[in-house]
Amino acid sequence: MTISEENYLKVIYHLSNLSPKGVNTNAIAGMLDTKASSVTDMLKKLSDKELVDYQKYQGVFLTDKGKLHAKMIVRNHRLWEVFLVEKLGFAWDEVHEVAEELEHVRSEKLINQLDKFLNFPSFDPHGDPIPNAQGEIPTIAKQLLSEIESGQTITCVGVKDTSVDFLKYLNKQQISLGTKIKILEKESFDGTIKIEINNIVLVISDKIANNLYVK
Amino acid sequence: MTISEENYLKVIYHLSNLSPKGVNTNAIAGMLDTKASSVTDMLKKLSDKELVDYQKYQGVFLTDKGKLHAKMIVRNHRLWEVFLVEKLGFAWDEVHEVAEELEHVRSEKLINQLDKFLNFPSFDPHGDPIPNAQGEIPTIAKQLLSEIESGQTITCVGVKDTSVDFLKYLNKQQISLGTKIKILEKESFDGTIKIEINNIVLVISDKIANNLYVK
DNA sequence: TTATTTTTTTAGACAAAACTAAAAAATAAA
DNA sequence: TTTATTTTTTAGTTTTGTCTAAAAAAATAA
Repeated sequence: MTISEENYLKVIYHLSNLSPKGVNTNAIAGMLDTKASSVTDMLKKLSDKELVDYQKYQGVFLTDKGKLHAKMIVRNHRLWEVFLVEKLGFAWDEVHEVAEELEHVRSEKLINQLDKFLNFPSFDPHGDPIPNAQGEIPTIAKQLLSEIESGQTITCVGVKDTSVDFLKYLNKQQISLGTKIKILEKESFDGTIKIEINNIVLVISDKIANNLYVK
Repeated sequence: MTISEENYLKVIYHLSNLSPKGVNTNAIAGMLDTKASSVTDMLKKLSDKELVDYQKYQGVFLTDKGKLHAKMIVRNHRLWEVFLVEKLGFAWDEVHEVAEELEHVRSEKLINQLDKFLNFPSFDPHGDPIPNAQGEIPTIAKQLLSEIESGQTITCVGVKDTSVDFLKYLNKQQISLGTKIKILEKESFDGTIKIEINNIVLVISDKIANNLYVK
């Protein structure tokens, strides 16, 4: 299994979680910053290895084997992210790129010992669940901040958008995992929400509210 | 810089420490388990990038730039080995293969934070020196066990041969870094040496004595 | 339903890093 | 010093993953 093949599996895995239909060639190309023709080539290869079910023009599905492999890469990625933040003092907006490389280091013992060293964490620094060694994924009841009624006080448990720009915005507003947020007022006209954090009142846009998971 | 290029630099670095002359094509091919013709191709590429001085049939030398890069890869490799042993509970005969992959993860911050996390170690689990962020290499006065006179008591500080077989042999004899060894008797005929470790007397061959560093 | 646009696939090409086989240079032996 | 051997290089392929350009299929619009 090459790094390139692993990256395709991972992207197909993430995209197939968004919709139950087959994953489009173009969508994969967009995520991997490559051309549709390259994707077609790779889908044939992954299909030969029985990692995906692929029929031309019909989109692609992961097989059980492909899905398990994809989950193991996600597991590696998220465990390394925890390591970088908890042990090496990285900020949550600095870990993704490095974890993209670390996730491809092939050693069962390495990843399982790392898991143990980190005390078997269930969630990564962005609140995303970490598959265990069997590929089982912990669940958590969470909602988007935009779905919460005003008057309630909730806790930030994750981010939907994990881009550096969004994470840096949250840093600036002192919002991180565990931050308590009180919903003061929702403006129905444009979806902005007035909230209170650590006795500071601020107004956030609908875009922000649609990318913050709370509980 | 590709992983393949880095592996060539590393091998040239190690081989050029063995002799001051240019490194042979065949020697590189042997270390990388590849063919001489492949090595010639790569030397041209590394030469174009000014990482090595190469004139055909004359062997190859690292440039200052190439040498610094090689040292950084060795630094990565040895720091990861320390991490695997100290933090993840790997044995010293289990770390090499995994470190071969980890050494190529590209992030200055990662490696410098790892260095700090490990308390800036000077030597790896086999007693080899770890270059610092500037490429400076700590030195230690050490001799091969075969060079020590009988009657002396010394301490094991490193291994010359880091193969799994040799390390497992040492495990069996309860020899590790820090082990105190008393030289009881040297047999000049075949080079075997009678030693005492933790009140246990054993005889080791000249091959063993020529691969153990002591102080 | 036919025409147009978008998506996907095919065909052919390229760069990286390896290979094999043969030629050339360097080294060792007679 | 000539011959033989070893080492190194060259020339030409192969594989992997990518690309462009063109063809085919599917989706959308008229």
